[in-house]
Amino acid sequence: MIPSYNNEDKILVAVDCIIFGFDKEDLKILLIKRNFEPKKGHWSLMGGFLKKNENLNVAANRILFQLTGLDDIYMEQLFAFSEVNRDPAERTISVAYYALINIKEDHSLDNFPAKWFSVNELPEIIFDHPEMIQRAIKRLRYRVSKQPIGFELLPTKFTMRQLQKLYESILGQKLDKRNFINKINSLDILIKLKEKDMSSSRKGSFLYMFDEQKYKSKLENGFIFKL
Amino acid sequence: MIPSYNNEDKILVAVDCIIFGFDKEDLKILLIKRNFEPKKGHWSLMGGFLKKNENLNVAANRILFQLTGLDDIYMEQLFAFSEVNRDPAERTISVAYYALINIKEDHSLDNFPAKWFSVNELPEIIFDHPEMIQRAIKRLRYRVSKQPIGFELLPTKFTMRQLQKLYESILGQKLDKRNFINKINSLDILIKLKEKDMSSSRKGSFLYMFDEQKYKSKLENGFIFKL
DNA sequence: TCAAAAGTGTTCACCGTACACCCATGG
DNA sequence: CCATGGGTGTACGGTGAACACTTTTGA
Repeated sequence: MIPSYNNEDKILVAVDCIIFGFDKEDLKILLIKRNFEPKKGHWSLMGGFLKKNENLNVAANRILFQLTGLDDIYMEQLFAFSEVNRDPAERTISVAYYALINIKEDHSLDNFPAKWFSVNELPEIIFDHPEMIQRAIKRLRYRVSKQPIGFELLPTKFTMRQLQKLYESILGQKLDKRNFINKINSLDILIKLKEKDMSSSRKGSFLYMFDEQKYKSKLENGFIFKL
Repeated sequence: MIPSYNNEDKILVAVDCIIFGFDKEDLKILLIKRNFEPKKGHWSLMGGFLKKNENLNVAANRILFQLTGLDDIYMEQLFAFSEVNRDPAERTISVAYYALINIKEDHSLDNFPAKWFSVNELPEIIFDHPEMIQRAIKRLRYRVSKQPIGFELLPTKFTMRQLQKLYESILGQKLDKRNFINKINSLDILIKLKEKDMSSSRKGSFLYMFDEQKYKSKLENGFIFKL
């Protein structure tokens, strides 16, 4: 006979996703208008419930896919939120995940009731979702200094200036142009292309790509990413 | 009518605690012999189930208290583990916490089926608990470099050498005596006592205390702990 | 008097930071 | 020809790491 834990409480386990994007100047978050009670019609993170036959990572990816059509996205588990009355409808704990997506290459979100908000101009958001967002930003700030995940938020080809703007918007502070470029170049994990992006200036600025191959082989040789 | 989420799966939510202690030379973890099926009689982290009317922090403290009689302990949520078959008896997700306790001031554990193991000499442990432990050590290493939580693992009065041994055992590497003491002193958050500890040498070594008052007031003035 | 741990400063290399001017181009 | 953003290098101070000898005292 397989033993079981008979007298213990079973609880709803939700997964909520903080989806980050970057658009020219601003770090953004994708929110949806909730289409069910409670709080129907209010802005919310993308969420859903964990099913018996899937783990949290799978659930997070499923929910992200259902609500945006996006797949194969960088995600990381953030934290479990468990205040007893966090959801007024029913006792629910929620494990928050955050994801990084590239807004431009995004299959348009027209079919979804979702909208991008700058992290500096967020609307009112339900439940403890604001706390989740704060924690996600904090984690993201830490993470970008230890891993080259910023590139997840940019198109495949990007300019140094875009990369700098991205880091500035994540870290919430201005960075020195020369120091930033020196640091990035010293990492030696970018490929400088011959192409220029002409959309932002008359001179044009060179495009770069993240060299994942090189990065991985450097990692194997004891390289430590640090920004 | 209060809405609810009728068709969603409800799941058992466990809390498992990685309890760290420090004893002279070694970082240790408290394990118990499980007294129920499955895996009865095997070594396990201290765990229990989340109840409907408590949040995860409360549950973690309750479980720690039930199994050790200890209260008012430093704890931090670590991660949610959710592989579908992680517990063979029944679908369960587990939110891991880690705690720091001072072994010496410990009300003896004689009444509990618990035992301290050096992190370098762990026995076979059930389920995904080894993974939890690895993650806890990693988090602890990070945390001690950003917050003065090492003192949680030491008696109120301790010697510089003890403190250094503690950091060495957490970080898993030897540290230079002079550099370590210089760094600690430059933080200026310890009180040097007139007393000496005579138990470890003929000369005796001065005892110190963590000055929590001073640390907090420094924090308010923008001080950043960094070790 | 000797063994064993405690205590104490300085030097050097490297990294992070501050900082200003010329370039290329489209209008 | 000029306005706009792109691109480039150096100097300085501070921090982290290496390193060896003297002191104390119980046995």
